Amino acid sequence: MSDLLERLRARGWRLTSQRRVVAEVLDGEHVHLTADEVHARAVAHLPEISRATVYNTLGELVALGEVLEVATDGRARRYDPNAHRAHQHLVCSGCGAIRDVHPHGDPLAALPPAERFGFTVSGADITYRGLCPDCRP
Amino acid sequence: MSDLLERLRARGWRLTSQRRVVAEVLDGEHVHLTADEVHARAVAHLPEISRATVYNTLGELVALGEVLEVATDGRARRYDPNAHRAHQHLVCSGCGAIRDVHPHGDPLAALPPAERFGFTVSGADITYRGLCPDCRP
DNA sequence: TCCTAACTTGGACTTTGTCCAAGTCAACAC
DNA sequence: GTGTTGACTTGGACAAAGTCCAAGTTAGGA
Repeated sequence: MSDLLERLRARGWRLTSQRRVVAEVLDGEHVHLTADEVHARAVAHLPEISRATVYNTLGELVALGEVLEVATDGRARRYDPNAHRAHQHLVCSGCGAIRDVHPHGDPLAALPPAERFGFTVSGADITYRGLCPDCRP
Repeated sequence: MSDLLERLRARGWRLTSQRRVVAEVLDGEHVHLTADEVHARAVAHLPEISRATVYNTLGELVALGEVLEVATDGRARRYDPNAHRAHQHLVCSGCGAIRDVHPHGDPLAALPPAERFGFTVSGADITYRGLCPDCRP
């Protein structure tokens, strides 16, 4: 993730300790954290970091395309640091666990022009749903 | 949508005026409303209906499979009355407009067993993203 | 070392959704 | 038709997630 810090610096970012810590948290565990979870982990390294800064920084990382926002459940947004390899998500309906998955083929190919209603379609987010081994009855 | 009221009655629902109004709102315009939008429209027909009842009723309709919950943006959940024909959604990144679309093929087929991590995968929600004709530059 | 625009802070505020005790009423039995 | 009762509704308090802002701090160039 030092790459990330490099890229951010190259884009004219001021590298504050707060931004560094947020980047480290996202890099550290490759999971899908909510903003509050990022904040809780960031506080462990930098106790005075504020919620507002975490929200700001996450928003900026998303705008730069360095982090993806995932909305799988209509509750808190989750942040996915794996922005540089195309992937989709598999979510357990029982416990909410999320895995990155890589379906084959191009999902856009399944949407015929007649079903595009004049939109310029640029991407597709797929959420596969099911039960993980631990939640299966 | 009188079918819907029939089905609900058959399931032992008490048909209150509040539930009737919520059902009518969902039936009336085939769009994807938030709970507050449903409430606003319901109030026009039944001024004293409460937010809590709208939330309760929407939740019940979802649990019964009569209405789908759509989470396209990590903000308010939207409610889709078109639950009886499988479909996906196309969302405008500019204005947030949502259309129902019908891609061909089975999205689950694109997810090989090796990418399922032991999950019992039961479905896939696809959100196609792009710009609608009005928002295209 | 200084300066300044960019960044951070904490707290107030908004939006979205949940919960609950008290009151109301649809549907059944008669 | 009337009475009864448990299911339903209400309003308001509460919680969770996110935004906004004025005031204070600081990274990095001059």
